[in-house]
Amino acid sequence: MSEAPSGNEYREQRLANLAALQEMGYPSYGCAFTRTGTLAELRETFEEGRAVTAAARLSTIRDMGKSIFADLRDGSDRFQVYVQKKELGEEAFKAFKLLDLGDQVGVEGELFITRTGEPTLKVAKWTLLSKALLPPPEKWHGLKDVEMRYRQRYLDLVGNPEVRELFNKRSALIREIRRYLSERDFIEVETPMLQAQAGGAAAKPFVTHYGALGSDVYLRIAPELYLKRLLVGGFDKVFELNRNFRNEGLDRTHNPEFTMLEIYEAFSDVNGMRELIQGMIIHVAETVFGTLSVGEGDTALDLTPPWREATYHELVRERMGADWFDLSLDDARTKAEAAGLDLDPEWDRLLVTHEVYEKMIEPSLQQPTFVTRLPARLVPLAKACPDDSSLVDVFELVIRGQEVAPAYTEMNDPIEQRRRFMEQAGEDETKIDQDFVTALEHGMPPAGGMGVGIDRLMMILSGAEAIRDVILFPQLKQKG
RNA sequence: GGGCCGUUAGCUCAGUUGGCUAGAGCACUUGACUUUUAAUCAAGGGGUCCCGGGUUCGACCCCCGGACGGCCUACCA
Repeated sequence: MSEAPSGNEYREQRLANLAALQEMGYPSYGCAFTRTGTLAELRETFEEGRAVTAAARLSTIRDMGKSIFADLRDGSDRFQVYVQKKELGEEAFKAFKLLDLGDQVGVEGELFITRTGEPTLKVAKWTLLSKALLPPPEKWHGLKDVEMRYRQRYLDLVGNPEVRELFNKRSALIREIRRYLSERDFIEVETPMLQAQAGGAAAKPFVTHYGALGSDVYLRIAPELYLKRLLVGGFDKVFELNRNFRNEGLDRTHNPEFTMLEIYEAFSDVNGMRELIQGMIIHVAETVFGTLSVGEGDTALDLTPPWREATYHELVRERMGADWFDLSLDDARTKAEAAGLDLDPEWDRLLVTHEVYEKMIEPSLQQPTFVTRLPARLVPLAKACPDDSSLVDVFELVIRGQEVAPAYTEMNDPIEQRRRFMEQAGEDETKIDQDFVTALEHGMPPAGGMGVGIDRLMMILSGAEAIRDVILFPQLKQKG
């Protein structure tokens, strides 16, 4: 959007109006202006005859010759102002007519109620705070063009109040999460985003170069390994709420940078995490969205506790038959393919089962479900179940078919952790974060840990269909 | 990465089996109007029909290539 907007008739006209205003002694870009309050506050505290000031953007103008009605709009509300020639005088009235839709103005005057019952500010004095050289989006339909909504989000916010409302809620959601955690004595910490090794998850990282050290560094894909170092250091209830970066596909539920909440609590475990996440989601649903139900009809979501809990094996058997885990690889493969799955010939028994889970089970879990006891090989940073070393003591919270929060009883045995890393790295020791293993060797307390995808949580609670609708500036291809 | 669809005025959208000067509403300009609220009434201006090439007497429309976007799919601890 860098092309010069010259030749635009609207811009030319507005520049002419600006020049005319300047000639009449009106500065075109004002400075600080003291408001009685936002437009919403003005409406809430309305009192006929009260003298007030207000500042906002002009959103509609109804010019009736010797008097003008106009609507101001800010992020909070809309409020009508009334401008009369005999009240303002010839000069100021004439100058007011040089204002355009989208201009930021400051006004001063008394409140009154019009014949039709509309609370209104009668303007005694006005000042231009900022001249808009380009016109706002269409006043009735708003801005629809999806690409422009994302690329020029400010226009989306100006033209579509419901979009602003959604992002107000996102801000409130993040605030309530922080409140919820700090009330429970968790402290918020910041750990490196530039890492020598991108650990804590399996995803392609973004690589960048650090000139001063002459070495490549990675943007983090997860903060996990640093937060666990803090457990070793004696911080026993920590969380980090910030961006992760993953160099992978872009679709309805993936953005390369996304907001992740990670929480670790020493001397707790996966059960502690379950209590915490259920309480936290209910808290934000109630305080921010005012309800525990989202949407209507077949896809309606009910967050009323307790939430369903089912083991990975139970869910797979439920879907594929009670004998699924007794089948040979070939029989399982045949059955899965018959169910419509496309399987990689390299996959072993466990991966075939996992494909069934990811493609056929997870997407079908609409209501909140804690899926527990996952195969150990899939989760190298979690501790084994006490009664079965092939399974790990974890859950994945799935809502509306999306994984919202994985939680573990964290692995704190350095010898076992090193063995699992080796298994995953295929003996390539350079891929292993040795300092992290060293930290474990200094003794990490038993702990529960959890990650929560904030964008996805926001999608679920707001009913948004696309992650781009809950991220202010989502990633798009560059034009050109 | 693959498939399908879309891109027309500043914005929201019509439209043409390939044919005269490409339309509407909002917005803009001019005029009227001192209680309107999507103000109203009258007149007017405004277009690289996404870009490039091709077919044709003639292309916004058909064909080929490209850009960007959307949906699906693939990838994805």
